[in-house]
Amino acid sequence: MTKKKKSGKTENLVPALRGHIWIDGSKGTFLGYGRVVLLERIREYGSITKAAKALEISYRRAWVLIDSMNRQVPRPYVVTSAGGRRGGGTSVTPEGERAVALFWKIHENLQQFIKKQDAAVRSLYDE
Amino acid sequence: MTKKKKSGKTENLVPALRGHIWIDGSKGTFLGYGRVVLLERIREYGSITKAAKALEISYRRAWVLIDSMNRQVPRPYVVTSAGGRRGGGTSVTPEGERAVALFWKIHENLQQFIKKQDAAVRSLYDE
DNA sequence: TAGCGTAATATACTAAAATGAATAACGCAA
DNA sequence: TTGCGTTATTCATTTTAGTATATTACGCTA
Repeated sequence: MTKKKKSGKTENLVPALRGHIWIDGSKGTFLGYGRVVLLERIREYGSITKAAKALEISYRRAWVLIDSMNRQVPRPYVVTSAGGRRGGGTSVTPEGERAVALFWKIHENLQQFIKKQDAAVRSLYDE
Repeated sequence: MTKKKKSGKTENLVPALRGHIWIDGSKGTFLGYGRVVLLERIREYGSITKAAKALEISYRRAWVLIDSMNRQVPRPYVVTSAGGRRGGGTSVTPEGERAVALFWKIHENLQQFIKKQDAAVRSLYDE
């Protein structure tokens, strides 16, 4: 994802410090990078089926991710409907959008954090 | 307002922000929480076999973790010997110790980071 | 030389996670 | 009423990570 060429900004040096963040609920993780990207695809396509295809994961996988998320959150992050004019669909709720926005914000902060700490890591490996 | 609880120290509130860090090399991850704990057990016991038992992982798993680490690092983090008075053994090199110390330092910083960011997460879920 | 406790390695098995395919329910429209 | 595209759900299969077990090499000691 952070794969840059020769521009000089985000070099892909190795070794490199990496990091992840996610949010745990009482029944396990309910929000992380994968789910957030999935939410954005659902927003884009209005459909779990199409979002799953775009991300090259199975419908079932997408559904499980969404279900485990929706069931741990006070108010659902996506709402679904089956049947109707276009067969049904799925949309992201305002609560979901807030969560997505917050996740990206923290994610961004984490990248800053890692960038800082990475200096110490790199100093381990060059003289 | 933030939720108030009855005990005082490390509350296990949910939802809770979590995070991990690790170091990637050209052939994948070579240092993370698991390997660092393993290094510490090797230091403690002087043996991969015993360290693996203490961590309740298979010898093979421990060996693979160590090997993938050692082979991506300029100078090995552990050195092994087979045969001899006590059958052989494994010890952590100064380079390994430095890496362990640095990892824990960054890990600690990450905990501080998460603690700060977690406030924003929590505010998503209480009124 | 035989015995020991270890590292190193190969192979077969196990368990968990994800996939793929099939099916039913849904609700609108023609 | 039939067709359509979606969600929801089940089940068999595949993939993958890890375990369990066995074997060999090693080097010291008795």
